[in-house]
Amino acid sequence: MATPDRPGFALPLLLLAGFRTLIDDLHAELARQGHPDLRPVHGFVLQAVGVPGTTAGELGQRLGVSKQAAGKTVDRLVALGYLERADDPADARRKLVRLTDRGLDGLRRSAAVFDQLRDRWAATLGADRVAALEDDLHAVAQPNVFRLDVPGWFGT
Amino acid sequence: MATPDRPGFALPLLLLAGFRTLIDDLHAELARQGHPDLRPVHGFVLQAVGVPGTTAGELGQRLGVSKQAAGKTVDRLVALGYLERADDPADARRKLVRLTDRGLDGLRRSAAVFDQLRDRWAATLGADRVAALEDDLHAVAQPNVFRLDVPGWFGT
DNA sequence: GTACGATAGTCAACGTGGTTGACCAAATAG
DNA sequence: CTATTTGGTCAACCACGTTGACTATCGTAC
Repeated sequence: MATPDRPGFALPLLLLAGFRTLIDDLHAELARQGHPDLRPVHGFVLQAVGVPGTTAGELGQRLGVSKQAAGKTVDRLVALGYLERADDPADARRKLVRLTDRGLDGLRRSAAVFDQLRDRWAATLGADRVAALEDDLHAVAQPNVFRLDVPGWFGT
Repeated sequence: MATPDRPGFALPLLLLAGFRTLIDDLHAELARQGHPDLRPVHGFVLQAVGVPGTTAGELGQRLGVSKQAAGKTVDRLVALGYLERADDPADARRKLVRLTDRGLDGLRRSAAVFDQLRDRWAATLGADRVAALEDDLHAVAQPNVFRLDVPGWFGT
């Protein structure tokens, strides 16, 4: 039950603050490691592209945005040198989107930093509570938000 | 410790998914209750303006954005009928920003819906785990994100 | 083998939310 | 009274999203 000293709007605020804390820490660290131009969304995009690569349309589905929005995001990351486009030999309509070496480096460093940050939280809260937090969120979050149900997030 | 099956980037993803789940549910319900044009940020802005009102500069500080950005957001909410500007009789430079009746209604309904959503989470997870989740996030989230330390969020 | 519908991508116009820099008017400190 | 600080606005710009229209290609059905 929501008590007066725990109004319901504290919950979204805390979730957002927790998210932003991680993201801010991540990008501070990435900037230190040679990726100062990586912006908050970019990490998720690199993750969603993944090592095997994808297409703009597929990427849009994974991110839960339109193919046009995904295409524009790819444009920016291509300009920054993190992604590259290639033709699909099997289907002339499709344009493959792949990580460049720099993109792969950014993705790997993001993953490593996130792991470190998770460890830092575990050091503060205890590993069991971080795991419980993840379990709880997984139980209540809608799977179609950020398409957690679409393959590509937790795979390769 | 971050194990292979619990990569660190699952944590921000789940936090974001949890946040978006709440926000999406909130706005679906608000649209049903006569506020279809309220957008995700607006609830936080109304909350940050609060019943006593504030100024654009103060609002920017509370939201952690520039005064210009806060001013533009106020413009939009004035156009939608949720906020109104007034002159400060004590200081001709300051322009007070206040909730209109419609704004107050939106704020109250947002708070009520958030309370209901928190109860729904409590029904799924158990009230103690929701409270633990809030406690944990409060312990690790940086207070200057969304200026949780600035008065106006959890007061009137 | 050709015609047609579904699919992949792009272009254009627009809205929203943010930034920085310049500027003005009013308050305040010396 | 002058100089500085403060509150607000304007302008230009960028990131990220939307919808609608359009082109090119693929696959199928006749």
